[in-house]
Formats: sequence, C-alpha cells, structure tokens
Amino acid sequence: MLRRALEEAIAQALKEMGVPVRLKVARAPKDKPGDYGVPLFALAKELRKPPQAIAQELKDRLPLPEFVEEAIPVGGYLNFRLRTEALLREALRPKAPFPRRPGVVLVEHTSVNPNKELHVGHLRNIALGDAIARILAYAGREVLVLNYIDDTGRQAAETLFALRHYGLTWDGKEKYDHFAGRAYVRLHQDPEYERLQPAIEEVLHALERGELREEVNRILLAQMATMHALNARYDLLVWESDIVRAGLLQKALALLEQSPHVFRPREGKYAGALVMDASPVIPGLEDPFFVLLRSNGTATYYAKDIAFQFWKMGILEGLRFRPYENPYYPGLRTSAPEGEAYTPKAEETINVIDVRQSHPQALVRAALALAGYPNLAEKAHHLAYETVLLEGRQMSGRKGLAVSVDEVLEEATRRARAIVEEKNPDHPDKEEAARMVALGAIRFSMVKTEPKKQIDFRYQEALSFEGDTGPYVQYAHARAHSILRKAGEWGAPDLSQATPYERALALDLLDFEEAVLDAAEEKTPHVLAQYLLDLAASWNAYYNARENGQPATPVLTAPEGLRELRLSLVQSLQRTLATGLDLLGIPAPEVM
RNA sequence: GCGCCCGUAGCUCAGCUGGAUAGAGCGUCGGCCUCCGGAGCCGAAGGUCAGAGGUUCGAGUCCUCUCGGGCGCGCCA
Repeated sequence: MLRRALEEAIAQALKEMGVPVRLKVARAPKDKPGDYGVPLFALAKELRKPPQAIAQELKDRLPLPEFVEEAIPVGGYLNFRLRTEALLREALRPKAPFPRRPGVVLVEHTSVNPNKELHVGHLRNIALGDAIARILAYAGREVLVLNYIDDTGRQAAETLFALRHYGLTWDGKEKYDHFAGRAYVRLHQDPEYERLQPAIEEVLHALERGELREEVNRILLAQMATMHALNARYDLLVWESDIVRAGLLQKALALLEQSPHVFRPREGKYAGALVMDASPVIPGLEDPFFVLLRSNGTATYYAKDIAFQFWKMGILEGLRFRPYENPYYPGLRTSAPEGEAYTPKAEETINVIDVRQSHPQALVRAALALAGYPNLAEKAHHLAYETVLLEGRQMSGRKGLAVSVDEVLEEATRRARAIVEEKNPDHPDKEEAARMVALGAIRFSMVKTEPKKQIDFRYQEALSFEGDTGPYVQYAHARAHSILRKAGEWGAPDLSQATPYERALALDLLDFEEAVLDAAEEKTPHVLAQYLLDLAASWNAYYNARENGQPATPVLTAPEGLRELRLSLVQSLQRTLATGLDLLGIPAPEVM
C-alpha cells in the first residue's frame, strides 16, 4: 500500500520539522495536479507559518520515496504524483489474503428459530454475517462461524405442538420448513390459542430434555437448504438444549456471584431474585438492576446469552461436538452430548443480531466486565443492523407477513433466466448463470448500505440488474474475463507505455486492500461493496473511453508492449473484482 | 419519562472519521463506434446536507437545542 508508505515518510519529515503528527494521505481531486495529497492547515498554528509555506517547506525537506515522481504544493496542500511505472507495478501485483495472525474471531450469525422458513429479515443477517466472516478471514484473522439453534424456545415448541395438534402430515411437495411454518401461523390464528398453553408448555419441557431433537432437526435441515443456496458458510452448530444440559448457565452464575455487583436482594422489587448491578459498567441507567435468575428460579434469556458468551471466549467449558450429518456442509460440526469436548476460546466475538438486541448485548458485555474480564468485554462486538421492512411495512413472522428467502431466490432466478436468455442466447449454462446473477442481486442489495440504516425490501430494486447492483459488478467482471479468454497467453508488459487511462484505473485498483481492511476494522461490508461499485465503474469507463471518435483503450489490438500492459491490468482488475465479490459471498461468473 | 439510531437531489443511498467546486444509482431529457459483451458508456436538469445556534483557518462530518422518523427500556422470549 503506497499510501501507507507515503504517510510514513511524511510523518518522519514532519517529526524533524518539530511536529510529530501522522497525516492521512487522500486521493487528490480529479482536477488538481497529482494523485495523492495531504492538507497542512492543521499545522499552521503550531508552526506559526501559513499553510502554503509549510507545503513548500515539507516539499523541500521530504526525501521522496522512490515511487513518487514529484511533490507539488497546491495552496495549503502538498500533492504527490506517483511514478507511472511504480504505480502500474503496484496495480499489477497479485493480491493475496493478509498474513494470518493468531487469535480466533468467532462470528455468530443466522441463528434462526428452527420453526419456520427463513424470511427476508433473516436475509440481511446472513448476508452481513457471512460477508464479515469472509472479510475478516481475508484480513488475516482465524474465523469460526457459529449458528445457534434455539431448540428449547417457545417458537420451536409451538411449531412442533401445532404439527401434532392439527394432525398434519407432510406430503413432500412443499419444503418442510414452509410446511412447519404454516402450522405455526395457524396456531397463532387459532381462537383456542390461549387454552392450548399448558400443552405447549409440555412440549417446551420435552425440548429442554432434548427429547424432540430429531423433529427440530428436520426443520433445521430444510432451513439449511436455503442457507446453502445463499452461499453462506458455517463451522459450528450449537443447540441450546446442549447448553442447558452442560449446565453452562449455572457455571456462569457461579462466576458472576463472586462479583459484589451480583446479589440477591432480600426486599423490594427484586426480592428473592438474583440481580446484576450494571451501573459500574453502564452509567446513567434509570434502573441499573437486571434480573439474572427470577425468584421462581428460572433464568432470563439474557442470562443464557451471558453464559454462552462466557463459553465462546473460553471462560467456561463443557460443550461437546461431533460431525453433523447433512447434505450441504461436509465439514460442519454440531454440539452433541456424545461428542468430544471442545471450546473455541475466541479472543474476539461478533454477534450479528438486529439492533433491537442492543440492550441485552450491552448486558453481556457488562457481565464480562463484572466477572473480571474487562479486556474481553471490549472484544465482544455486537454487529447491530436495523430491521428490514417489506415494501415499506413491518414484517411479522407470527402473522405470516413476510416474504420467504426461497421465494425471493426463485423469483430472482426467474428474472435472471429471462435476461440471460435475452442477452446471451448461446450461453452454455443459462441455469447456472441465472443462479449466480440472482444471488449477486440479492446479497449485494443486503450489504451495500450501512448496517445501522433501516432498509426497505422492494422486489423492483432488490432484484434489479442495472445500476448500483451486484450484477453490475458481475457484468464488469465477465466483460474483463471475456477479453482475457480471447487473448490467450501474453508476454511481458511495457509499463512505460501507460497512458493516463491506465494510470486512472491502476490508481483505483490500489484502494482494494484498504477497502477490505476498512471493512474488517469497522465490521461493515458496505465499505467493500461501495468500493467494488467504484472499481467496476472505473473499469467500464476505461473500456468505453473514446478519443476523436475512436476507441482510446483497445486491449487486444494495442501495439506490442502496451497490449501486454493492458492485458495484465485487465487481469488484475478481473481478479480483484472476483476476490471482492467472493468476500461478499457472491460468485463471479466468467460468462453471463 | 429515560436511552440509542436515522434525517444528504423527486426516490434509494455513498461521502475515506474535520479538508480541495457535496458524489452515485433509479427516474426524466439528450447522445454513443462497420472495431475487445449496450446488464454498458458520455452528457444535461435536479441540493438551504431537516432547522437554529456554537466550536474551528475550514463543518454534511464535532457540541447544544428544536422538529420529524425508527427502535429499546418487564421477575415475557
């Protein structure tokens, strides 16, 4: 990364000038001289000189790195023009994942209740979680992806109960999770619902004993087909019933009770309950007391979250794992009483959950700090994303007001198929191309905006193949690949023949690694998605450039040396787009 | 009531953590090669960055207040 090196050199020179600061090097605007620049206004006061003079002085004192051709003072800025050959050499350098550094990052995402088919709200969770896991791995982290199966929850119990209660039998025509989901919705519309509570309770208890696991598993496997179709990856499944049986909750509470901030009030509102006083960690709360164990002895749901978080970070042990039999993920492991003991001991966790869980997630961090692990509390991240609206309206699983992911995938594939048919009738595998484009459209639409912004799922926009979309990037990739296919083998490029067109594309190519690192650091894939749009646009502009009515940048018919340079650049571009798309979990078709 | 998030072009969104003349897509209007893929490209119109104060050489970005929208605050999960 040339920018970093330049920043380093500038910092060194400034230090010698008596101002030990690190300034950020940014791209220079298109109409200004040079490729990069730094503003020097901030130093004016300390150096008691006008910024223009500082720019001049810095230029005089800065030993230019070999990749910089010239430093150019522009008002209060000092700009830099890169040597063309150095710029191109850097742009052509093959990109590889960053070196692995020790320490596991555990990403939990999906974690869908096993009682119903996935809907569009889950889509955002999966797209974000899967992308951030891939990005972190590329950025050099060892990543484990965990999918939590709440098999002792009310939702699962109600669905299993409904299936029996209504005596429904599966005819195999419908996906099983959809079938089960209909039973669940029917139960919630049943006027007898209130009266059925005791029977539902019974199912709930059976679940806690782990007795109905096969029935839950059947729904899970159907859901997993959708996760797999979305191109999401997982390493571990953890079943809540296993957590219950491993006694993680009791172990966690035992640890917490050693804190002076966890106690049992004898009187007042919380008499008889085990409560945590979060005020040392979360100041300014109206009521800083949170119940961990109710006075009837049952645990609150965030007490369970706390116990699980302790396990993730290696504070507690006790779960066992074995290979998970399924048709989609060969290496997947699942918690199971008969498995082998294993604890991930993550040094950092990312829980991908919607923003409504911000409060309980803060309690999880508070508990870590109160239990004596403030350093781990800082590494327990909540990737909070806003909810997804459906055509401007709030969704509801209970009422069946949602669009399923399967349905969206099917519709997107149908539309993509029609377009492939229209644009590329000779395509060798239209079905596969349609699948990739559909996936590109759907997943890209879920990660291109900031997680904290609410998004409205609209068919017309989410399944669009034009403009700021996944297929736009995929198309740019396919177009580049098409040129490379026609070129065959080529020889050494002549970097000195680069024109301003190659310079512009190369400059954009240089920002890839920074975009990935930024996305990893901020834990938001949208930075990478936006970069890929910019890069694809830059490439399309390059491809279409014209001068005097003639193509300005022909690749295959360019003179020797320049042709090789352009081919190498196109190859670097093509690989960068493919890598970037892969980090978003989106396939990069060679032909579409 | 307390707390968190959001408000940028008609619509959907970026804006590199305080820097250069605020940028894209959709939509509208006008263009594009006998030549590497038109899912593309070039151009035009469209802005009181919700509003008001403040800090600063400099504010879409930081602070305060106001307005509008979303969400969370239970011995429910």
